Amino acid sequence: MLGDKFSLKADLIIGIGDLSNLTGVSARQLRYWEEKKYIESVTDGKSSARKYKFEMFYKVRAIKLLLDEGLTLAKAAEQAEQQRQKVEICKKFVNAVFTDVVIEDPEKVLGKIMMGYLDEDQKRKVVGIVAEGRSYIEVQTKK
DNA sequence: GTTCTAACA
DNA sequence: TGTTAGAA
Repeated sequence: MLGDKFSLKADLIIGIGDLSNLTGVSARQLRYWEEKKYIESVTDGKSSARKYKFEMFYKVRAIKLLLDEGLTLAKAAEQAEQQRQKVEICKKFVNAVFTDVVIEDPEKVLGKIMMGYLDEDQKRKVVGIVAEGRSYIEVQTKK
């Protein structure tokens, strides 16, 4: 079984038993969900035992949460996949647009996000402000 | 000991 | 879906 502590590496591979224990979803269900193409496992070719990328943990957990809310498996799986894609789009956006993140209040985890300039002469800077209770985008104009 | 598939009270 | 069975 998976140890009590483990590093959250993106390339972490876990077995069906671990995924089941981690999510509370039975191995039987995991196999069925895969058969229905709701989730997928990686096959190492050597054994027939299923292996899962750690990202699959998030998806299985998302499906289970939606299932517990009363959605059907099909609906839960569909929503979970859409959530995953939305997060994926946000990641792309953050990586592409966020030039730098400045920490202004370590205690409350507040700061500002540098998002580049509006024009070539760099007179209008776009900054994302993350303040207490409110966050917004601001254009700072330099003379 | 774990996971596999297939089948079934 | 859970739980068996026998095999890997």
